[in-house]
Amino acid sequence: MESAFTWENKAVINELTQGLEKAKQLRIHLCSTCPSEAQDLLLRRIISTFERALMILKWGGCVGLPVAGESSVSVDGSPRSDDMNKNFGDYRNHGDVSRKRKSQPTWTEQVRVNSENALEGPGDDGYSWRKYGQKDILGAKYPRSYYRCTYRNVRDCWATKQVQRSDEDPTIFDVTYKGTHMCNQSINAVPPPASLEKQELKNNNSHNYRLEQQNQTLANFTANLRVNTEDLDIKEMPTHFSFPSTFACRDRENHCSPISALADDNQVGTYSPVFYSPATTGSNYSSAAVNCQMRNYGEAPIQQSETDTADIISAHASTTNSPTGGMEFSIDPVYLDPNFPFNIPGFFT
DNA sequence: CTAATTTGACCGCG
DNA sequence: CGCGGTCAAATTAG
Repeated sequence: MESAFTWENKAVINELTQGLEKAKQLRIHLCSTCPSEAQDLLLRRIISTFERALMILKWGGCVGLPVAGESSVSVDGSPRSDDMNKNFGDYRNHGDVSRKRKSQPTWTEQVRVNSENALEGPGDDGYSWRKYGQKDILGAKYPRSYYRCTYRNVRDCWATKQVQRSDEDPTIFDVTYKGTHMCNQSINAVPPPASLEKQELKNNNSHNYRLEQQNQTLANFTANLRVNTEDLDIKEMPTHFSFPSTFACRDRENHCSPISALADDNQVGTYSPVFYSPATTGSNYSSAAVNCQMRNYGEAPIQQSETDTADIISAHASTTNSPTGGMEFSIDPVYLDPNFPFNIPGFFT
């Protein structure tokens, strides 16, 4: 049951990984020459798209097997995630994922902020978050902040994230994402310039955050992404997440978390081995087809309290003509189905 | 006015 | 019982 899928999977992953690599290279080049934020943004989105596509495939492969604690997801490259298991094998084992939405995928991103003061938090990850708590953590220098999706009530989106500044290196933030974004946070390709940077920084300060952002662009999002699927309780997923038949895979303000965009593939290992023949490139792109356009308005009586509903609803699937350019992949619904974690940061980018 | 953040209380798990 | 995570009332921001 694994062979056929795995084969395809790998092939596609291969292609995607190459695309990802190229995009990353391009980004680096562009950034060094003409630091246009818009361009960089676009590239980041492209990169994210690749990364998420890879995620999808990998999750798809893993998720199919109800083996908790065994699945793992690498965000980039390497088709074999064996060596990756260690990386995100278990980041926070204590299954505190329990409570309400039990067993949801959890992964951590380490975001480096490159400011002298490093006072502000990590940049926007493409979603709107609302802070709902802050706690001093035993042994940690800095308090941990808790965020939940702004649209929790409106869209029944239970994604949450925790942000914790690293003890030693205050420029590093551990951002732990939990849960699945069901909200389709979206918006057009053209990002409202200021709305991007939000809550996270409140804590500390920064108004020069935007400036920072530009700098961050490169240095920022890097690191290490670990996905912990161990508590992924597949049997339950279908129950909790009644995936409404459709989702909209559009753009949310503009960036989505470049999961490890420019990451120097350190531990994640990843897309390194992907520099093969340029030849294999272009041609195959069209072969795969991910149709990431589905919608999600089915359920959830949308009330009008938490925030704009209109926004969400009216936004058009800008990704339909995806950043991926001509690439279109089609993912068999089977793989996406019930267990797929759509919450990868910026997933709905 | 509404929406977001702050912050202490509460609660479940280990 | 302590800790981490969440709730919710009070406060602040827009």
